[in-house]
Amino acid sequence: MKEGPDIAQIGALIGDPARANMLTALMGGRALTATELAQAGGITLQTASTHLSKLEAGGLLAQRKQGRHRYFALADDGVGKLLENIMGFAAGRGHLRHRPGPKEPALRKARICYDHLAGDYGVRMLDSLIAAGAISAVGDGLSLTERGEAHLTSIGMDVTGLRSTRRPLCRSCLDWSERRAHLAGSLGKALLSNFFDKGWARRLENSRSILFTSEGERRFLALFPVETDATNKEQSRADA
Amino acid sequence: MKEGPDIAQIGALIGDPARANMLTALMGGRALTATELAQAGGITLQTASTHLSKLEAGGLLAQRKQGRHRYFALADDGVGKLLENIMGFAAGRGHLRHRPGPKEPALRKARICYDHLAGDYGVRMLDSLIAAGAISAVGDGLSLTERGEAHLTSIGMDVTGLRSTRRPLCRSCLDWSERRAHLAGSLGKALLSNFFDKGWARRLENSRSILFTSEGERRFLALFPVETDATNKEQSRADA
DNA sequence: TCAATGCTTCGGTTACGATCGAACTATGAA
DNA sequence: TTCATAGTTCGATCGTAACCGAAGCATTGA
Repeated sequence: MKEGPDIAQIGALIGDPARANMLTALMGGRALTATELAQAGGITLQTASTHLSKLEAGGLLAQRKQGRHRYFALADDGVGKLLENIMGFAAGRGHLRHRPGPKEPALRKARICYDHLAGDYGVRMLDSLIAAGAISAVGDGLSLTERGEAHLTSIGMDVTGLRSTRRPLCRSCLDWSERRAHLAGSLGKALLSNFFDKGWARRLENSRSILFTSEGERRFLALFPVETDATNKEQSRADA
Repeated sequence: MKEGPDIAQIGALIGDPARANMLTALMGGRALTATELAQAGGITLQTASTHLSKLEAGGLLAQRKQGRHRYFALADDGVGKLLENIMGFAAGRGHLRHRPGPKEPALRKARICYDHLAGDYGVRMLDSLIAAGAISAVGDGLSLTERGEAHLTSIGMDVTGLRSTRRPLCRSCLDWSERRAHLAGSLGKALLSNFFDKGWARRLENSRSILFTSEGERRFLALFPVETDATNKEQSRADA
């Protein structure tokens, strides 16, 4: 006993409902103030403050002072990855929130996962990219092919610029609602920003939902077609 | 708020020190009785019993009755994967156990991670397999090459038999002590059993440490050589 | 300087859950 | 049968941590 890293500590940090709600809210990717997080957690500002300092001390959160505001965000990519991991696991065991609520369907369709597209549309996009030979999948690993690089550059994305970042270009991220992988990494992030820039979609206030315009939706579906019957082999193997 | 899966529930399950210790003990891969787990958790049998039923209700554990014993084990591969994820994360933030203890170095050198080899030797093995072209790495994904299949078959492993299982053949697993990937999946499991079968190594009692015999160590190092200077490119990229 | 806003710290209350002793059930052995 | 071992359930205790009201800082703006 007493071997290895202390998983209890970070488990306890995530294990409190109020903190879990705050972390989930921060999965939206944008930094939030203590007041906003208190609301997200369903608690008063005082209580939220102590929670936030614990989360920060635990290395899950980073804060940035700006004027009299204090913005909190997930400390780094690794935290988002961890949370999404746990979400996928929890969803797989049926540990869903008690009341599905009216926003559930929208969340399942398209939502932001830290900084990239998730949900039905996120999974569809990756499927389509793989089917088109733009991304090759080996087990859980993804990589952009030459054809894919050419294709994305042609729709106005700066792929070479993305390559220069330290962050991996492509990463697969398990989608908790679809139980399949979607595209994360700097490419996943860039694609989503691209959709926002083009006005195809926008974020819903105070939610992780992403709302496509009818025109944006049409374009998106055209850009990432899928054959409805055949699912990608590597993809379905990764689910097992 | 109230969106998505309930991460607090499983966070809380892992967040209790006694439960975390029991789960860590079960990362050794073998099923343990309630009494053994109570000892691992540093609590009485009664307390352990309530913890175990909570863990089982939460879907983390599976139990199997055998005579008057009740054996508990991690519910499935996904639980092991989740725990190793959290361990890697915790270790990365410096959330290590307070007292390093005398067994720490042995754990870092070679240990069992659910059912495969981890630690310095685990990472070395994967590095070597990649360098030799036996396994190809794309991002986080791993796959066995034809050359690798031939090579492993030649040292007496039934690779075709492994392929027939539903479980992925190769999977990368983040090593918390080395902060690099090692080999998991059915192949990782089979390789470790192979070492045990050959008498190269054995498990230390009541610990996750793996002890190599001097002969076994010599053979292992010869079978999986590494050029000390160059590290694999994909490998180091995956760390970022 | 004063007021307003955003957040933290302090103090006291409360509730939950971890804990264990004791009693109870189940399986196996004598 | 009876005894021993393995484990669960019950009841009571106790500690910790979540919680909020109130007071205290800090920053901004007037």
